[in-house]
Amino acid sequence: MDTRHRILDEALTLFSEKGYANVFVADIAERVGIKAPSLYKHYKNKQAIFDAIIEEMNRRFLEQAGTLQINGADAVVDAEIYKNISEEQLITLGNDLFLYFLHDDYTRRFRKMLTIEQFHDKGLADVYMKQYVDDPLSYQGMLLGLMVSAGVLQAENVEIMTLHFYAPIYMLLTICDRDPKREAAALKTMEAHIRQFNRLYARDEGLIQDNKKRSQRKTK
Amino acid sequence: MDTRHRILDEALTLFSEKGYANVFVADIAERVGIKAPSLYKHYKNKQAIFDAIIEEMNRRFLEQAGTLQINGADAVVDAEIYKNISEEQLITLGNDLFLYFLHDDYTRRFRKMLTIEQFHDKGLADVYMKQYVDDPLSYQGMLLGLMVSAGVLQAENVEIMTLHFYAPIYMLLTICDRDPKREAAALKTMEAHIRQFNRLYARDEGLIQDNKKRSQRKTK
DNA sequence: CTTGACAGCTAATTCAAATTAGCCTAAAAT
DNA sequence: ATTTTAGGCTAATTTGAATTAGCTGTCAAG
Repeated sequence: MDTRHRILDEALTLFSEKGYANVFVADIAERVGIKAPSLYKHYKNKQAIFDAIIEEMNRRFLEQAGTLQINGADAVVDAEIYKNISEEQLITLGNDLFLYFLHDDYTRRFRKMLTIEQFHDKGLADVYMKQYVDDPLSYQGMLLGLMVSAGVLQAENVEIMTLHFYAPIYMLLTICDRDPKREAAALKTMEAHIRQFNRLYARDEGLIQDNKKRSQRKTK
Repeated sequence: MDTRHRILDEALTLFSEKGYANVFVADIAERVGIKAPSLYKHYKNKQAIFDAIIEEMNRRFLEQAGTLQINGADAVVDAEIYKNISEEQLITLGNDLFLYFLHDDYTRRFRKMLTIEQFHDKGLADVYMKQYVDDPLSYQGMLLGLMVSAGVLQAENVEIMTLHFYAPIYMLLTICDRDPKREAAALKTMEAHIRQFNRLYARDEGLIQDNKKRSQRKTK
């Protein structure tokens, strides 16, 4: 990794731990192994380093959206996969999502930085919301919708069902970001959450029919 | 309100919007209607203002704990109230909790400030976790536990049931903190969430018995 | 009525951190 | 072989916000 990128990397680490204003350019430089003035050979000023991080973040998010998120082609593929999903697979889905968000190094530092800096700049709050609230809800809403269509899950209100699936994951994530010691407990809770979600929404074969009729009457 | 308190009040507002480091003592002074140096007649320095806010926050939290939170006496009272709770009352419980957190002016600004400043100081992260994660989960866990005992709710794992109840509320709260325009939508979602929670966990009379037996077999 | 504490002000002062100036070396390009 | 450029350094300089000095008016207590 060249110096230019190492600066971004170390700056991101520091910003995510202490926030932009509490990080000195000398701190960043020291971590990179150079002196502060040398940073200015690579970036116009401190703000430019921050901006470059945001740009890089947007680039990665877009790239990720291309592979992970909704698009015509994937929807068809995903539909096949999730139509006949088992409880274990649902747990895997949740776990993978959780662990990706939690452990991917960039993702994690970006998220922590956004959490700290989001109130300075309305734009950052928007990025945060899109990335950690709206996009996951929309993507998982689509998957759960497919499972409902396939008769795997009950025909309850899908928006709320998705909230019931994702909100606990989101909450566990914010817990772990603040206190990594709680990670092991969070993982156990995650699994119990998904099992219970599955029990609630996908009950026994015998009940599915029954519940479907009842909830069709009730919802809307 | 005397100047000393108005300083705290305006400082809290500013810190909650922009974070400690991005607020100048001159900003605080201006809002109070005095000049920066005059602040020093009331507080030793900027940090002392921040500390006084935290102290005030802790005082209020303790006070609130005394009235709202678990204690032997209340548990008995609450048990009576929640034993025969209806869906509408459950919605009211959720709504009240949500609206209190959302609209109480101190609570809201404290929460936003903690969100921004929590990574500077491990102590603040702890306060945040206690106030917005652990205490609500513990209190609501108790209430839901009572409802399970009373046969109002199914005998599912109460810890997870509580997560299913509170995590969506927590998530909607963080949405509204970041973008108040989404408040109306969040309130609707809140209500739909609780109705669906109720449908899931407290099904029809006829089913309660049935599900109870089944889940006793399943859970641990 | 005068004294002193209180709470405000303007005008310094301080200080830390960002940034610029200007020099040096190595290696890439011509 | 020389010139240029990239990227590093040390030693200023600038900047901007926090804080201190020291003056002033008001009002309550003695």
